[in-house]
Amino acid sequence: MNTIKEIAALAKVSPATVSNVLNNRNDQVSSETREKILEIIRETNFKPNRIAKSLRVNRTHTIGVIAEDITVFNTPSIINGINAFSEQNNYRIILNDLGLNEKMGHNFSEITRFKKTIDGSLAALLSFQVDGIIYVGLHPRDVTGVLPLVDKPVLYVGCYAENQISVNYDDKSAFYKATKTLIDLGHDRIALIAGPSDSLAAESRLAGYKAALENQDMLYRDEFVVTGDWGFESGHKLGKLLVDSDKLPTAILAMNDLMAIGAVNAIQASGLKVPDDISVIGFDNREFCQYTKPSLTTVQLPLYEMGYMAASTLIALVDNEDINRGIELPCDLIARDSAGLHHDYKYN
Amino acid sequence: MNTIKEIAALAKVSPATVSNVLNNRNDQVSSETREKILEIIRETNFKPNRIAKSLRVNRTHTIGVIAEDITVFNTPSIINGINAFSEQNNYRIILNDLGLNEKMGHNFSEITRFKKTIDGSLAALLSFQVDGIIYVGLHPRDVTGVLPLVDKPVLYVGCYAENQISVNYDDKSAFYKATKTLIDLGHDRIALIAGPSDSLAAESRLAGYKAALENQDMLYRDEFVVTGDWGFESGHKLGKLLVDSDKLPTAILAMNDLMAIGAVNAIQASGLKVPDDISVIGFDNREFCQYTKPSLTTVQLPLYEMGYMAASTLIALVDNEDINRGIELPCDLIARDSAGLHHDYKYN
DNA sequence: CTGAAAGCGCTTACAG
DNA sequence: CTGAAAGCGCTTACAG
Repeated sequence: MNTIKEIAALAKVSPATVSNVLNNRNDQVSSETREKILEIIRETNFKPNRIAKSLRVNRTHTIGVIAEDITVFNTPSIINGINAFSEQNNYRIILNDLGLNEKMGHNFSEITRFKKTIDGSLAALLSFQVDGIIYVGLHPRDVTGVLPLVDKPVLYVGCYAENQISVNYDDKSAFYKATKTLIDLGHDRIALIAGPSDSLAAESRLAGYKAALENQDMLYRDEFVVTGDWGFESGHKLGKLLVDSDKLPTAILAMNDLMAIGAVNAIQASGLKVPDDISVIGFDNREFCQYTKPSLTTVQLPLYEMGYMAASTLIALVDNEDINRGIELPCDLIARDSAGLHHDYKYN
Repeated sequence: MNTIKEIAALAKVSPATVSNVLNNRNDQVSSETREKILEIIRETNFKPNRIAKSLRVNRTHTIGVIAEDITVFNTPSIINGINAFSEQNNYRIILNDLGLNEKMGHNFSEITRFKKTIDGSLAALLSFQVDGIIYVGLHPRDVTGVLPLVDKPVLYVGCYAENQISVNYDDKSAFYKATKTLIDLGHDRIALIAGPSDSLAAESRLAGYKAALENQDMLYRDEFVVTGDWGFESGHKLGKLLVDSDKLPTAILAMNDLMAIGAVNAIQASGLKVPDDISVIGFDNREFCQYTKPSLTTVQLPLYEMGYMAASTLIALVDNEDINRGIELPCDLIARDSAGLHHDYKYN
């Protein structure tokens, strides 16, 4: 039994009536015929064809998700959040994975080389009549121009674009929190391993760091801020540099876990201990943070929440409801073993 | 310009002719009218409605993917592979994430509690008229019964079910390879930290271990095989146990990276060195393997390939082509720093 | 409360 | 080579 027509024949009613009970238009059909039809639907295990319905009502209840790279750590949790909202609201996700990380790494300018692929993915999604599109960035940054303008709602998560709606986490307050945590632990020489300054995320995090220092009347010192490239190796190199300098920091804050763990290794290689001699705090709460020695205190990203918020905002947009165009969600600090109280050491 | 009808009107031909050029039925239309129509399509940036086409031809070019948990490490790469095949063959993925890991952890019997949700996900996918379904397991094991029987092609990746088609990696040959690698490095006391024996995967890996020993005329010794629960802590505990025993192993093979890295930590805590005193090899090639000290030699899973193979097999099935019902793909060993030549040490 | 009819945007024999 | 017509499985005013 495959169609409404067949169910209607069995129940000796019209297809319209079957459609009415399927769509819970209870005022349109007597409870008698309603029960009869429901019974037949149960017996025959009939599942209405949503494709046909979609064509008719011009709405597919489908969200197109374009992920820059699903194998990058932040993306699965974001999609998990999108999925949760979708499930609760009877939407489906049509997923397209661009696989950009392997193709271009951190060389984001390369993205123009994939413009044609991306356009193709988008066009395919649109031809499937998705109700809206969520673009999931593999790293917080400006992606203006990667997507052509379309007449369906589009929203960016984990990245942003000029004049576009986006959902992200709040870099500044997260870094404020991390810095404040170190200050509260008694640290007075807090070095920062920053990300490249062309990253707006790095800039916001730096601002959070400065704000926390300032708020505690501590001096911001240029020599305590070094810049890496987000990689493990660069964290290692910069960690060594900080440890070898004449002004040894009491704590190091890194803008991601990879650089943090690189720094931890450098500190340990120099014979110092984490956190006894130097505390370290990372950022991202990558899975490996719990398996390092010591386990890494870090900042947890609200990825699931971002995905959930993205989906709910997109659907609100589809339904022409009012929305907030620039959403920033707060991060939590995860206290583990790499950051502790500052107790004075051999240096002054 | 949104429909074939409108394009037809502009080109002063019938919708049938537009449809013919859209579907490359070149013998059906003169190159003149063909060019004219193509030109108009370009100008108007017309994208045919695939929902309408799907309804008409009773084929959506859509693969339903049910992932037990997209946040578990193996799943994104598998989906990446499914996506790659789909992209090349003009299919789309409708993704449903069950989020089971958080809900049930390793307590797989709990899965029956989610039967209703899973049935719902499947029903929704079917009502969207997917051409076939791929079920992505979060851990290799028997999932017979989680999915009800349906009349669309279904395939299992990263898990298996009775009488069902599945794509997995070859546990036995992978473990044979890992064991053989240690033997070739001169190790003669190779301990094994196994997974629970109710896991078929653990059984196959054990068989590979035994086969490699046997092949080199080495004795299999029960006291060298200990059983963990896949977790970091259990690896730590068992690593300590092995290190504290009177018959110190020269190498430890673990059935996953988490237990391997737990063992490494235990070895180091006891004052021994990896790999100088004891070599360690893991399994899975989790991302953190490159960031541990020493970096972990391990077995790489062919996840992308499994996903690609799953998608291509599923579509072959949809097209009624012959397929292989039980596919096992080989794994590669990734040599890093945790396994080295065995040079005799203080023990005999 | 119920049904006949039109139509969503395509495709596909078929006739010419 | 081209077009008229029917139909995929639904929904929705509308008439009764």
